[in-house]
Amino acid sequence: MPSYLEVKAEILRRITSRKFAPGALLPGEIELAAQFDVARGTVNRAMRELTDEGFVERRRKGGTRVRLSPLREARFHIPIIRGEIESAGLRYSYLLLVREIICPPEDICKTLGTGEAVKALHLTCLHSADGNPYQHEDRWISLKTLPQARDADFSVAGPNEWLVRTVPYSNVEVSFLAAAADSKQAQALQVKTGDPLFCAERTTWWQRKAITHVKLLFGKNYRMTAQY
Amino acid sequence: MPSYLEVKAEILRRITSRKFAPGALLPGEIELAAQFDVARGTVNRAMRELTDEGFVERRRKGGTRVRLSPLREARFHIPIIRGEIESAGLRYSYLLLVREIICPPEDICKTLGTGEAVKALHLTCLHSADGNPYQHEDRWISLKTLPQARDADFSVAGPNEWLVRTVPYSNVEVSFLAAAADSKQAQALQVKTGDPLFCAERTTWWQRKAITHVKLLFGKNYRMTAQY
DNA sequence: CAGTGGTCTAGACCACCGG
DNA sequence: CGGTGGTCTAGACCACTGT
Repeated sequence: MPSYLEVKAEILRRITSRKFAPGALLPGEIELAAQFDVARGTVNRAMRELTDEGFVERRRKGGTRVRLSPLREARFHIPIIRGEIESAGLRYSYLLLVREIICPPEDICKTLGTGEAVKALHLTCLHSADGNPYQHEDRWISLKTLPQARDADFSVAGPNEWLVRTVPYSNVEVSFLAAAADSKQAQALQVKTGDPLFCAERTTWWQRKAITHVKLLFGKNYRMTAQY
Repeated sequence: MPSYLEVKAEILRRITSRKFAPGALLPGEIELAAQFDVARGTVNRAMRELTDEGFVERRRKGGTRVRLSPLREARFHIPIIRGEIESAGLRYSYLLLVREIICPPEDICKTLGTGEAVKALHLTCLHSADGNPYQHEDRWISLKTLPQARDADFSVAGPNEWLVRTVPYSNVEVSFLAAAADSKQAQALQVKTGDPLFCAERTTWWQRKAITHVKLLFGKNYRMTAQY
């Protein structure tokens, strides 16, 4: 095990065992380096990771303190739907329900940042696992910023795979919420109208311009889990 | 700006601008160090961060390659409910609805890892922002692993604040899902029974033993947002 | 002002693994 | 086997900030 990890693990052990109590001042890097018989740079790396992970707070001249309540964050990896299903050992299948080029409703225009009279590509798809409906996708793609989308074929593979291939690096904002299924969504996902469904909304930008907005509805009893 | 950040930004610029295309092999650390006129350690730190953030993949002898599809993850900071409300400039208030010591239902016993006949502390509370119901909390605390909880006072402040103070460092598993409000929850949150609500379930362990399980129901139209 | 952490350097050794 | 990245060191300079 690399020595910076040994230092990190030992400091963390002292924190969790309350030998370094919440709020307490830790020894300086030079002293720790002497204690562990490593270079200061090694201690620095260990402490930097502990800082990033929210266990300690550091200030020049002020020194390093154990955080009173650990600042924790959960990390969710954003799954590619196909990979998520196949890595569970299930067979992935895809169905294009709707493809049309129309003027989007007002709220979509607003997120896409286009004018009201500008047409966009609207897609509705269903992703299934072993034949069971898994995710309902309702997507808008701006033809203003991504005119190639007009000629792309979304009948075989989902728009996400095309988008990742076409625009691999982008900025994303994602929200999670609960939504009630409308009649069409309920039919596709084989649930009752009005059933609560876990929902993700994602807007993607490329070079400051919005390219797509998608609303993903997950099947019944879906839960997104993380540990920290 | 620190030079490792300059290196990182420039490499990232070359990746997003496709000068380093997906799958392409990047120059080695020694060559990059020469190009940027910095030490190899500085390049290494820049590249390590790009690796952590999912932009490139590195292998000894194999070199560094741009990932075909960027492996991205969203980070959600886990808010302390009081802080979340107060940082929005609203007045936080708390109400204890139920406090009882009973044998929990089977599924809770299972998550807490206690036997079926073992009693636990059951709390139901309501957190409000400016007087409007914001979050409904339904919590079980294992008295087997945390007997002090029996004598703690949860009438003024929520159990979360007591727990963080008492057991600051712990392992957590959190799930997000959609749930339908039952009649009591609906009444507390001032929504209709059956309305879809965003829900978080969290189980907390301390030294390998489960100490608490909580189900948090958020008010209508709540959404959890992150960028990446 | 002085002590802390943040960064940088030049050099080194080595584990890993592709050719 | 040889080249790559992973780590470590000793030393240095400096920005920030508490006292």
